[in-house]
Order: sequence, then C-alpha cells, then structure tokens
Amino acid sequence: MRIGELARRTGITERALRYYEEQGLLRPERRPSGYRVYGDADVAAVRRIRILLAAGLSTAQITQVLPCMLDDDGLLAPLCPELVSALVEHRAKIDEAIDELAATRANLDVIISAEARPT
Amino acid sequence: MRIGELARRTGITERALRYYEEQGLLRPERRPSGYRVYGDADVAAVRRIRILLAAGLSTAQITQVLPCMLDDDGLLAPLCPELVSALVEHRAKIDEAIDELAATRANLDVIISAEARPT
DNA sequence: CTAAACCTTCACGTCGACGTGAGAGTCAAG
DNA sequence: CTTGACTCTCACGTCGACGTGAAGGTTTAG
Repeated sequence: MRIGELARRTGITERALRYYEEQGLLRPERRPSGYRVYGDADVAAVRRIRILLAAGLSTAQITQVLPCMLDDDGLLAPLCPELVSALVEHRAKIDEAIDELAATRANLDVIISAEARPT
Repeated sequence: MRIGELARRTGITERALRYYEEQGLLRPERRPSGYRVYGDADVAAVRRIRILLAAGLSTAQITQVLPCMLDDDGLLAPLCPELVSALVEHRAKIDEAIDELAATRANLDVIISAEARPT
C-alpha cells in the first residue's frame, strides 16, 4: 500500500509517517516514481511506534528498541535485555518527573494557602 | 545597582534579567549610556519571579500575577482573587500532568512485565 | 591615558515530533 | 488529453526560557 492508505489504517498523518522513516523507524520500499510502498507488517509497526511514543520514549530510543520487539497480538514483548534496562531506566525518569511536579505543586500550595495567613 | 550586581545578588544570569525585562517582569531605569539601573526592591522581585517560575508558571502568567503579590519576609501572599484562581487552575494542570505521567508509567510497566509472559 | 571590567543591542541556537504550505511529479479513469 | 486524486521533496514554523557569541560603547581604577 502507499502512504495514504497506511495513514488511514493507522490514523497517523502522512507527515508523521515520513518523519518516522526519516528517523529510521520505518523503511518502506520505493517505486521508480519515488512513491513509498508499505507492507501489512508496517501497520503493526506503526502501532508499536505509537505505543512507545506514548510511553514517553524518543524516536532515537525507539530506533534502538524496535528490532528487539516481538509483535504478539498487538501486545509488545521486549526481547533484548538492553531493551528492558532501557525501559526500566526510562521508568525511573518518569518517576523523577512526577516527583518534580509534586514538588512544584507543593510550592504552589504554599503560595495559595498563604492567602489565609495573618497579615 | 547595575545588572552585574543584581545578577550576583540573585544568582540569575544577566541574560535572564534582560529577558525578564523583555517580558515586562522588570522595569529598570536607564542611565544616559543605556545602562540599566535597578533598585534594592528588584532583588526581591527577582526572587518572586523565580518562585513563580519554579511553580511552573510562564512569564506571561507571571506578568499578570506579579502586581498582585505582596512581599512578606521572602514569602509570597496572593492578593487578587484572580491570582488565586489562576494558581488553583495551574495546580489542576499539574495534577493532570502527573496523571498523564502515571498513565505513561503504567504503559511502560505493561511492556516491561510482558517479558515474563509465556511466549 | 589606558586597559580591564562592565555594559549595550542584535540575533541565531536549543530540544522534538511533527504542522503546514510551496512547487512539482505520478497515475488511473473518462 | 485532461482532470483530479495522490505523492514527492524541500524547508520554515511551533513552544519557552534562556545560552552564546558578535561587534561595539561606557566606566573606572591606577
């Protein structure tokens, strides 16, 4: 299929699909005219990419991570141990981000509640 | 004082102080040479700006918020009711961000734990 | 009077996943 | 042949708080 159909079947814009190729996430074949040709497997590949993006990974990380993944009924199974450690590491960063936001919120609460303080 | 001294006394770079003026957060006087002249009050003002930035507010929001603040021994007291509601609203956004990150983390956990799934 | 500090205004770079045209080629159908 | 749907490759714009020189005035201690 060409890019338009893949876009329709995945719900991802053509621009994004071209971007994924630019980043090495997809490697569609090319017709002599230059048109990209995708296979059915690419529909699942895009789904995987989306899941990983939703998990907060960058395209650079996904590039390394994708070849380690097994497609299993829409679910994902990490294979390489490097992948697992990378994901765990990323999880830690998310924890940090949450902690920072919680601290930020605490700062806000101090300011907000200061209103009630005796002046 | 000139910008260098204010930078030293607040720990903020000169570039950042010029940026704050650009955004309307500070309004130093000018000498005939063009040099910015700050007053002692600006040291506290910078402190307030930093606290609000640390609370996750944008400079645009701080611009509206600053005139509503009373400087009280390094603490901040919101005065206008608009300010309070703005802060509360911002707090809600932080909550959303935390929820999103938690969801993201949950997605990650699914992928990570999938490793143990029977293949 | 000179050199070291200090200051000024531009103005582009940063980081990431795309959005948004611009200008042009491709292809199947009528 | 022609229309119209589809696709291509640039290449700049987005969002924000500054970082980082560049090129050149100002002030001040000695």
